[in-house]
Amino acid sequence: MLTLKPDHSELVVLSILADTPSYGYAISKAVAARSEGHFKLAPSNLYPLLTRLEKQGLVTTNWEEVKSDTADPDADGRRRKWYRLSAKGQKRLAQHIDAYHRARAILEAFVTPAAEPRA
Amino acid sequence: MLTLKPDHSELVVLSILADTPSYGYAISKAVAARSEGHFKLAPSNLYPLLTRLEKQGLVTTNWEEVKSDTADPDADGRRRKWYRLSAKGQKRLAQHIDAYHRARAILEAFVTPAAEPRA
DNA sequence: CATGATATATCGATTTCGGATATATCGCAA
DNA sequence: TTGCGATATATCCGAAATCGATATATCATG
Repeated sequence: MLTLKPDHSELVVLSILADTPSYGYAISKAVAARSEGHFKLAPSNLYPLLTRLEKQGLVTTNWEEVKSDTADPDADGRRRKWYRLSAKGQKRLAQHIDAYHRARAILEAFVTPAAEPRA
Repeated sequence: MLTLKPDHSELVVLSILADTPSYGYAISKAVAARSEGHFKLAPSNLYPLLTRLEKQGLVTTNWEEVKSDTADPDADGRRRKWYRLSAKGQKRLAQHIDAYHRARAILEAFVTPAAEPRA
């Protein structure tokens, strides 16, 4: 039995991370860019999702300090939490893509206005 | 801004009703049939959904007694609640189909493994 | 007479979604 | 220099959808 409502946000984030490691804010921008502005991942959706991905071992993470040109060496710069797709995450992404394709095939029967043969 | 997670159940039910008026149990069977058994609409999903559709004026309803060949004239037969797509429901269905097509177009950029031009 | 199919419906737990809010830094322009 | 928008991460909460389980009752078949 297929779930016809896959977690699109998870698919989308994993897809972004499949290209290159990234961090939250950049991910949200990449999603907006790749969808040509049609899909927006709000912080309230993105960060809990990223935490879930981390807990499930689909991504690995590490913190990085953002260096500023004029920054005082002692100053705490902004921190970025980087996310990298794990092997497990790659498998999950493949599963998402497969599930999407199958769901799409099924839904075609419902979005095509009643042109099926009268068997 | 598109919602990338359209209510597939609603689209599916409206799509079934676009063909012909029907009732709950028959709708769930029709969904299973048209999806070749891949999509199952459980009663706990279907009936609250139908109630919502009715409240929103997307469908009109009426009860019908199911006559049995051997039934005592006084016996209460099973009751069917028929649902018919309203003009408003037809518009909603068209909106769902349009939203689905647009969401599908957007998601293509995410399910295609990183083969985009390096602009 | 018992079982499975027909037929409708609610309950509660879980998950998801979206808006609002919170904190803090950096870059730029008035 | 001051304030504003962008960068950056994160939580809270209310609304909505989903799912499993349960409930009731009739009909058809063996």
